[in-house]
Amino acid sequence: MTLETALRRSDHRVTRPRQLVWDVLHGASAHLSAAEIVDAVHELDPGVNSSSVYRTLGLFAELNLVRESRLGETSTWEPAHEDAVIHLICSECGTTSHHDAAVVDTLRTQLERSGSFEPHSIDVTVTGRCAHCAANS
Amino acid sequence: MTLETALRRSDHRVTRPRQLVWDVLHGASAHLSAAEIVDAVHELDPGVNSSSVYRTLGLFAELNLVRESRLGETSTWEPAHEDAVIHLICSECGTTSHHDAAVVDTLRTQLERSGSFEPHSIDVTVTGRCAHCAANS
DNA sequence: ACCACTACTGCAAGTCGTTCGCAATAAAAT
DNA sequence: ATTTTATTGCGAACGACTTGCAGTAGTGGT
Repeated sequence: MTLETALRRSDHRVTRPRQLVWDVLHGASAHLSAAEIVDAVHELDPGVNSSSVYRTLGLFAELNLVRESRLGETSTWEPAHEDAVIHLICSECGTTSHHDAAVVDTLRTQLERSGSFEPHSIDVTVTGRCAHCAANS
Repeated sequence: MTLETALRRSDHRVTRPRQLVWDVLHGASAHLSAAEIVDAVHELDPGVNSSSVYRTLGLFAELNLVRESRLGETSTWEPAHEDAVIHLICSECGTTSHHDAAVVDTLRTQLERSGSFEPHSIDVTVTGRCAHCAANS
């Protein structure tokens, strides 16, 4: 889906800050912190104010265009994705990566069957050491 | 383990703020936010400064006496526990509860075998609706 | 029980990331 | 083009947490 259709559908205007934030998020390989997004946007256009970036992230989150994860020290943002996903955070180099795992679905089913809790979103965060850092030590 | 032995062992002093924070954490049923801990401590002794509470939480975390979880909007604190545990956050009433599940161990084993990531801590957060709120609606 | 040492505290000021109010600007409907 | 009003940039405000510092109070030695 393009940004334009997503915004138009929800009766919002397509503006420069919103386009830039969208581009930055989709151009990034990893999760980005708010500060990183602000910096990246400023590299494309220093004239965009950081409060607009914050407002944009808030709007995108409301529209489910992005996903905010409060994982490590700071919260990070990434384009929305439906899939059950496990976040792997390397405590040495700080990068966050994804990992698919059926475990998440298993857990969801277990909880649903148990009747004690109706699961909505499931977030699995693993801290540890990535293969890259493990190799360089 | 008592607070006293834990502190003495690591060459720290047993002081009033530390005792009160410890008491509050162990007296609480749920996870507490920093602000809630400050309030609870103030109820026991209004003279304790909030910066001492923050310093104490930091120290306890270093000594692995407490565990900080960055789950929902704010980070919460609870006495340290070894067990693999799943956090269930009810988005209606806001309470956080624990849920044991073998899934966590399964995941750990899977990751270890895969060789792509050395897991350290695993955090599973489920948002949804608790049985209590589901019943009252 | 007292003293000496210094870790720890309370206080107030400072920092940092994020939000807010408002006048100016620029999407988009007519 | 013109009008409407959502959105912006700006700066001030905010809240949570941290820090520097002088005074206080644990703790180990006597």
